[in-house]
Amino acid sequence: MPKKVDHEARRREIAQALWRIASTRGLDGAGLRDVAAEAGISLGRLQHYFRTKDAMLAFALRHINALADRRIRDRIEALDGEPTPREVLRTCLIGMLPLDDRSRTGALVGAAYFVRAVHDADLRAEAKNGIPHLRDFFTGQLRRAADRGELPPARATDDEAMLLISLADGLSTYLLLEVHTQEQALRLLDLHLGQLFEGEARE
Amino acid sequence: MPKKVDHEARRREIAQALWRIASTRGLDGAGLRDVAAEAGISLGRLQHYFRTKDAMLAFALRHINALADRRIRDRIEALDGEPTPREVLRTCLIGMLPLDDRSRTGALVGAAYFVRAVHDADLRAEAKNGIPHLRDFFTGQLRRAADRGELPPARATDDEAMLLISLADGLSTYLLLEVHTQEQALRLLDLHLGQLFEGEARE
DNA sequence: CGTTATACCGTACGAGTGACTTGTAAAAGC
DNA sequence: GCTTTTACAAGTCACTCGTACGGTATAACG
Repeated sequence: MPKKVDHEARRREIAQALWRIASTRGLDGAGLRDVAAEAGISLGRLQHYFRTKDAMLAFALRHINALADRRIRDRIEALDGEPTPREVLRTCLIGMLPLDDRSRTGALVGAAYFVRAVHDADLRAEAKNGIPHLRDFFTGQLRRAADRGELPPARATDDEAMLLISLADGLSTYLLLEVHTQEQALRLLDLHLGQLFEGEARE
Repeated sequence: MPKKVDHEARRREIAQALWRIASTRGLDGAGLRDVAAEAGISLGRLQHYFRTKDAMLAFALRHINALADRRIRDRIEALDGEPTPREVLRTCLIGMLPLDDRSRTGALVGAAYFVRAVHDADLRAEAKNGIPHLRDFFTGQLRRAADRGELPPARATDDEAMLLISLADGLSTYLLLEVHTQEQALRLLDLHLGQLFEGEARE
């Protein structure tokens, strides 16, 4: 057989080309020829690594989610010393917002997939399967905060966690639409966090 | 000239056909021929009322926004007696969520436009031009609540209003993705409203 | 050596796209 | 009653789409 090729690496390169297009022209504006051209390869080569467009789309979605996950994880681990639960939550939420080029591209691609997911059960399952895990992580941080006396125990609930996640999603939407500036989005996030964590000693 | 035709009415019929397709297959899955077939008319007739696809899309967006606006307005006016600001806000926020067929269709169509708006400056301007007005209405209700002693005056701000709107948007997204059930979404909304309006007599 | 599986490239197909043009019927205005 | 304008239908245009397929070069394996 000819030169040994790292299929996974090739696929990642193609996925990145797809993101570049999807984040500027949308997913439906990303034809196979466009992706191939953006990746600097031939259409035939692209088809060699992804037999169908759906396969390419599915791979690219899973990969970009994994990257976002890793990015946020890194930021949390980069926090100095022993971060408070509130700091961890804030870092995580900010990581979910489209504030720099990478996360903005991720959010744009995510938005493009979102519309497809609404009508596609498989994609919908893929898109939402990480949410419960994220919610549990948030709830855990809230509990930790309650244990440290930084949060009323009655507020360390799954509902409060989902409220935070839902808010981050809404803020992301309005950031992409340029309804909010980055400063506004951060201010709104901190406003909610402030209300959540206020009244520490009550109850 | 032949029979006098109500152009506006024809356009509304076509727009409704577009929504039906966009809410099930997405906006990019709505070709002119599909819309014409769904509306039960010929392609030629559709093109007689909308010279370009963009014109059709723009009309349909403006129209569905107007319908949603009217729907929420009606619900607020249907409240018994003199509703409290909190009741008005809650009614308005619930009206923004995809909880019944009509509002779900509206949200699906809105989501389809959202992806386009991210990449299209004109559409983006159209999509976000109603937000400041909505925010002002919300802020006004918050001020009214503060005057009535139902809300700490420090919380009657534009930021709190935008927080509510952003949250409604996030909840809508997760409702469409079926991450939240309707009950969960309402519970989360009331949770946030509860936190906002609590501690009425302070300050 | 030859065989064979792999890694491509180029091209072509059939279906579908939006925009445009032509054709036709009908009714309002002079 | 003839003209003109409107309301459609049907067909055509050039183009893009995802997919399929034939061909060729390469290098590991027997």
